[in-house]
Parts: sequence; C-alpha cells; structure tokens
Amino acid sequence: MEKESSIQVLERKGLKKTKVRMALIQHFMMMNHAQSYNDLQEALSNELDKSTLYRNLTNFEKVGIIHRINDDTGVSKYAFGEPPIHGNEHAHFVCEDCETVYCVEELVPLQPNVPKGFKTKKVQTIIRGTCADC
Amino acid sequence: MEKESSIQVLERKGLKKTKVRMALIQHFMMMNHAQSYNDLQEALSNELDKSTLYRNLTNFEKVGIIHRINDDTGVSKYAFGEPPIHGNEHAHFVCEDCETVYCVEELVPLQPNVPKGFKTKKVQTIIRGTCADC
DNA sequence: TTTTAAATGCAACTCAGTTGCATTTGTTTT
DNA sequence: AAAACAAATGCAACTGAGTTGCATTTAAAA
Repeated sequence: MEKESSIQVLERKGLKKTKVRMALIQHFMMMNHAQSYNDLQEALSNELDKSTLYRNLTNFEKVGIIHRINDDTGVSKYAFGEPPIHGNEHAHFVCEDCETVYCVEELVPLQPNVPKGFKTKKVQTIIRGTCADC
Repeated sequence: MEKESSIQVLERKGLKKTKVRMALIQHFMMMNHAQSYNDLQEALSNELDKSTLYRNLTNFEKVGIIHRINDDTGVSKYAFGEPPIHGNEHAHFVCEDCETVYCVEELVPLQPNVPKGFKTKKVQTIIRGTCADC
C-alpha cells in the first residue's frame, strides 16, 4: 500500500489544492501525535492567519482528513486520520508529563452498561499515563 | 446511611461554611446530572460573581466534593461526588440531543493495551448517545 | 470582642476560537 | 488563454470561558 501524497488526499476529498492545505496535511502526516493550534502555527513559522488555520481544521475534520481530540486542557488537538467511528474505534493516550496526545489502538471494545432508557451510540476513551519519552 | 447536609460536607472537608458554598452544594446534591458554569449561575439567580463561582468550583474539585468533566463542548461541567480515581472509576454519558451529562457506573473496567514504554495510570470514558428524556 | 485568615466582589485581563468582509487564488467555462 | 465564478485567505473586530490582582467583607479562632 503506497503512501498517499497531500495532493492525493485533497483530490480524494474533493478539496481545492492550496499551499496552506498541502503544508498542513504534510505536517500532519509527519507527526505521530496530535497537534494543537499552537503546534501547527509554530510548525508553519507563524505565517498563517488564525482564522484560516481554524477554518481548515474544521473543514479537514468535516471530510475526515483529521479528527479532533479533547483532552482535559481545554485546548483542542487534531490528529491525522479518520475520526473514530463505530467499528473503527481508537483511544487517545495523554501523557501526564509532556501533555502529548497519541492515538492508540483500542483492543477491548468495552460495552458499558447505562441506565434504562439510555442508548449508547459511541464510546470515547482517554488513557492517562506517561509516554515512552517521559 | 443518612444523607449528609451541605454543612456536614463542608465540615468534613474542613472548608468554611459560607452562604455561597452551601447554596452550591445543595444545588449539586439536587441535580442528577453535571452542571456547567451557566447552569449554576442560573440556578443561583445570576447573583454570584464569576470569579467566586469559579474559585469555589476549583476548591470543591481539589477537596473532592465535586469532579470536573470534559465533554466535547469545550465547556467544563461539574458533578457531585468524588472524582473517579483508580478502583473507583465511573464513566460519563453525554446525550447528543440535549447535551446533558450524567455519571454512570462503569461496569467493564477496560484494560487498553498501549505501545511499549507507555504506562497507563487511569482511563476516562465518555459514552455518547441519547438519554432517557430524549 | 478583637484578630486573623480566608471568601467575596469588582474590574481588568488572557486565550481559544469565531465572524464579517474585502481581496486573492484555484478551478471551471468559454 | 482569458474571463468568470466560487471558494480560500487575511485582516480586524468580536465572543465567551476562565483567570488574576486588589480592596472589602465574613467566618472562625484567640
């Protein structure tokens, strides 16, 4: 399975191929952990407008290029790849030392029991601990 | 097992018994679902100062009267009771219709497998679906 | 009752994220 | 290849959650 280029990603999703988007996608493909707004700005030398970046993140999430992760910091982070949907679940590991967020395979798909009348649609898991670098 | 009063809670935790705190705790004890800053302001007729409320929430959380919950809205919610610690886990149910957050018993304590070098300390679970009222 | 420390209220601030609008760029049509 | 169109960008101003410093009040201790 060949690795897809940023251009191919944009074509496949039917989005315009702009410099900003290609740089963003290339960066996401390089990183093995989730990126915050600030991480991305820094990676792109702070040359990018705030609203442009946020709008691209929103669009990328909508079409499934990236997915948004909510750790406990109150700051959203984004990682490359489809959002975890039913049957394709994965968990997020938050390092308590360096705050880095990684996507990890979710092996045990837990079936929580909920009160009567409640219907479970999906389950999100956040694992907290220390990462390999800390 | 007798139900504890708000005064007793504050005494047990070694906190000063103020009107604001008693009103807050009484409200938390009444509600069966998590409360946001706005929920609490409304419940207290918007008579309370912003910083006072936030400082009390922070203190209550620190001593374990309430625990903070992070759903995906970016707005913190708080629920009565000890925070979920290891051996005392519970999950949070977020209704996708009304955005209400409930604490539910976590029956299956899942053991996610993480990459080599990663150490799991705790696992947080968010269940999404529809609640009994929706 | 006086003293002391902590809780409250107020105002000003920070920081993430959003919105409206003018300009530019990528893509489509002729 | 040029014109036309829609979507993407940049800018500025805004929103809303949460924080901080400081003066005043209140609960608890002496």
